[in-house]
Amino acid sequence: MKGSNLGLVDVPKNAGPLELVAESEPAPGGSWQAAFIDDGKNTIASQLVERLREAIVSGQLEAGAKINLLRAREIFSVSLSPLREALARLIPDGLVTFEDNRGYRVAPVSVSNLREITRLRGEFEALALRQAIASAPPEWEGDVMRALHRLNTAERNAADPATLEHWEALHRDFHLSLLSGCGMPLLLGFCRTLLNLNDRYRRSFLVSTSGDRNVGMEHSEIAQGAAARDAEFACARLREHIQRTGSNLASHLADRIAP
Amino acid sequence: MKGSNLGLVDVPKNAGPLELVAESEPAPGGSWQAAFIDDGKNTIASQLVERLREAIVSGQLEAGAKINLLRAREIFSVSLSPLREALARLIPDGLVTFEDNRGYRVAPVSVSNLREITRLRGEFEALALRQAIASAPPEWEGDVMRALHRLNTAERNAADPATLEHWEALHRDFHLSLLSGCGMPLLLGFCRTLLNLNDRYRRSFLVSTSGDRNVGMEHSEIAQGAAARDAEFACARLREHIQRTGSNLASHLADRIAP
DNA sequence: TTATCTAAAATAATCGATAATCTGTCAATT
DNA sequence: AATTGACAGATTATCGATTATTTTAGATAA
Repeated sequence: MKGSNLGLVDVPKNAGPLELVAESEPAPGGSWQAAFIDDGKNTIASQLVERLREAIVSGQLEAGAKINLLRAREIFSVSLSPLREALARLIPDGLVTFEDNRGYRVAPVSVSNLREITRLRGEFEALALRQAIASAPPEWEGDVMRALHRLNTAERNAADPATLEHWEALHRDFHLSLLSGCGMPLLLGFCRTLLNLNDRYRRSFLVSTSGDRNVGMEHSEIAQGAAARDAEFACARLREHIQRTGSNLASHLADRIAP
Repeated sequence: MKGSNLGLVDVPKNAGPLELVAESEPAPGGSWQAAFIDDGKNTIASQLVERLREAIVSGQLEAGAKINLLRAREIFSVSLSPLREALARLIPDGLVTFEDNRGYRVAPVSVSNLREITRLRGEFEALALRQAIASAPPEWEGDVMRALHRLNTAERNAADPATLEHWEALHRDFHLSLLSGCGMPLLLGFCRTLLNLNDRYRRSFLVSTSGDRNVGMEHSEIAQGAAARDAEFACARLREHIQRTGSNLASHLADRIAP
């Protein structure tokens, strides 16, 4: 993670270019939501939310680091007001912490935090999936299968960050499509938050691998169970999937944190 | 709910005094958290968060109403920057919504929203309580019993808003003390959010009653089950309690919304 | 050496003013 | 009559500058 920060963070040797994420590059071959070209997000504050979120989830901003407002102001070429507003909006997502008169920091990571995320994902996503299977409209099944297909046919090459980001987006879409039929906006929001937090761990601590072989099959089983409206099967597979990938991630993290 | 807004809201006949919640009155006989005297919250933005939260949860700010920034700026005697920041921080709590270039509004209320809150509270709080019973330290039991006693000995007089607010605070403390032993910060945060949202419905739509007789006994049963480390009993009673009060509230709300 | 105080520097928080965007009104046109 | 377009007023979003707080560094005393 060293040397990967954006330069706005308080590390003694603040070396490296202050360049930030691809500014005007439309991500070739990507249905990926563009960085900040008009996407309904017109204001600087809203664009900043997305840029900061990506910077944190991708690991560019080191966990636990203090965010120096003046430097961030320079780097992003914005004023303090939208910057502070954007940071405030990231608190609910669990990506930023705040303390009066002491400013904002990137939320820290820990094994126990990851464990809780895994545990809650299992509970919440199973709850949402069960509800979706019970009450989602017919077209939901097709949405799930489409998301699955897109995910399965996407390339994931550890050497090419663009494919990793693309895969992450599709993976997130898949999981959310599974839950989106539940008709419970609050629950969906909680799941989205947890998914965000989980992705952050994966992207920060699992960059070296190209993904294990199991996930593809697991996704397929979950999706087919959902499409067949088999709640027991689908939820059981989903819980296993979350539990297994979470444990895998936790062991990687433990190695990193205590080397 | 008419005539109870703070005057910063876009209702045609903006009558009534613009006075806001007791500004320098320490709430006699109250261990209630003071409005915004130093409580660790030193900054204007943080004080505003609390003031706005109270104004929304208490129903002073009408659900769904647009928040006019300039008027709010006048009323609270602050500048736009901390005001916007405070509003942004309330989005995660589900009390405020936001749309680019269209500003902030008080989050709307609906029967379906209340139903979801009730459902999720049942799931989440039972999960947290089960975990607390399994892993909380011994002093947790005492904390719960103390919170119960405080709640049971508090007066709740429909004619006196101060007693209502005090009771609400103790009620919230009781439920949170039950869950606080779970050792899962994220889950606790979700529960706190849901409790906030639920309180808003109760305070807005149940002001006329002095509380039903059942709740006292229900609270006692839950607390005693928790202190005895009987997970099955305590969780079952907690779910029933949440379900019953939620349904009760939903019927009141339905009457109000569709008169 | 350690601790405590103070001044200076760094940083966070806030403000007042300006720019950008939206909303409602009314006339002109079809 | 309904639709469109342009203007004016209202509101939101942003900026640069100022104020308040915290942190750092240095000096002094125990």
